[in-house]
Amino acid sequence: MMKDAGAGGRDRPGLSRERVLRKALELADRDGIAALSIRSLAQELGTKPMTLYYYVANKDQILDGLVDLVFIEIATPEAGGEWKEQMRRRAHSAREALRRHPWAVGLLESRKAPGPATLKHHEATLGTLRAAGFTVQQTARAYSLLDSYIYGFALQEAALPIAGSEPMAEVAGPIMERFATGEYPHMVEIATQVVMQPGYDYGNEFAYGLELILDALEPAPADQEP
Amino acid sequence: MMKDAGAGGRDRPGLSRERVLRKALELADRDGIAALSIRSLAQELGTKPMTLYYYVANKDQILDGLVDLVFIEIATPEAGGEWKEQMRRRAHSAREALRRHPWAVGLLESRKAPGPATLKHHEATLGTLRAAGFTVQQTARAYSLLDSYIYGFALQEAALPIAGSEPMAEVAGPIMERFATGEYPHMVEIATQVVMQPGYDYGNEFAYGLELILDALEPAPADQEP
DNA sequence: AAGGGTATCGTACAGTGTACGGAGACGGAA
DNA sequence: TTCCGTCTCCGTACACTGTACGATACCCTT
Repeated sequence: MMKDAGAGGRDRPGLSRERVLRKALELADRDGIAALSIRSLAQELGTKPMTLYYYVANKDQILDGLVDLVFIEIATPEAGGEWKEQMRRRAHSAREALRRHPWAVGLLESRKAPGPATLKHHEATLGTLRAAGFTVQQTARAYSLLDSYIYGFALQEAALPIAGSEPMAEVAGPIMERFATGEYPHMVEIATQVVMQPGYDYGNEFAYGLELILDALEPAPADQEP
Repeated sequence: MMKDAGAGGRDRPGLSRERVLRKALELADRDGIAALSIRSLAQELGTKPMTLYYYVANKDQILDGLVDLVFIEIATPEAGGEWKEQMRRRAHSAREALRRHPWAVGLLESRKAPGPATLKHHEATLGTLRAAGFTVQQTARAYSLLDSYIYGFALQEAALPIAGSEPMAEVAGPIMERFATGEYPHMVEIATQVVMQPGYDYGNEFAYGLELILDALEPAPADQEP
């Protein structure tokens, strides 16, 4: 059997691995990664479950593909420009991508097969650092440090129930009741004086840590201990 | 029916929520978090699946409990000592705990109900920073920065297939074949000159970034822009 | 006409979390 | 004693998951 254009699904000018992954991305963003099943994905594509396995070996490959799609969205640094500015751009871009797709952070832990976009992104970043005068060792360390911060921040951001409008306030509220007993004074302090302030957005704190790290990183000599 | 001591399971002097969570931790460490199912957990405890639901509302609560168990393992800083030393201890302790339980990092993203140990740990850390002279704002930022780095590093460590003995080398090898074409020169450079070196252990890089961050953090004045 | 590649799908199976309700053992109250 | 709750444990059943296996239909080449 072969139902090409316009048989089952409405606008389906031929399935493809690309289309499957794109729809998976859309579904993950809309309903969360937990709701992304082969069956729901197939239905959304106007197909039957087993059809997807023609384009994808298994669900793990879909998840791998999702992570790679997210990496596509991250600005690639160039070897030419000011390295700090390049790293800044990359970091902010990465954080924004991971905030658009919070589930991607949790996925990173279990992925073992980096996709082409991921590899290209890493390669470009390493290249920028090397071109700026970092030694191989320094590059590895700087990269590890920057990426750790980016991923870690994204992880914490993802762990906060974001919902739609008010980022905080309704999150801290219910928890607060539990320990109105004064058991956690410092957390209450932070919550009331920082987090629950009207215009507060945790995402803005990202720049603080990033600049602190960038200020401390320098290519040339530095670490004498190899 | 009530089978108390020594009926079905061998050494089972009465089930308890604590025992359930402990066994879940053991199973997650041994077989991975994906293999932790209600059924397998029940069997390991010498019980039947539905019995667990007397001690736990649902599987999500088990996962919450697991995360809290991990936090118990992290050294709690004290408000008295040198704050940098306290934070250093805490950071290393956290990294080690997350390396012992790599699945915990991926779990963090989806947890919304922090357990008592988690809360106590956060409270103690905040208290140490405040006692060292950090303002509320500075405390929030420093905490965010340190935790982001810790979690991010742990995430990257978890993403590397650790296996048993040799941490690297067999990881980079198979991937390397794919791009022996010279498409990713900088990654090859890093891999050959750093990662695949005999005594290399990525975990040691943790201290580098941590010290860099600790050196740049200082309580008193600093940021004039509120 | 025969064969092979491309694409789609039906059926079935083992496994998952858990809702629902029942059953035995215990304590105390009547 | 009888009765009633509470505690602990579990059997059954249901909807859902990923996917192995094989069938089917179409097109293109030989």
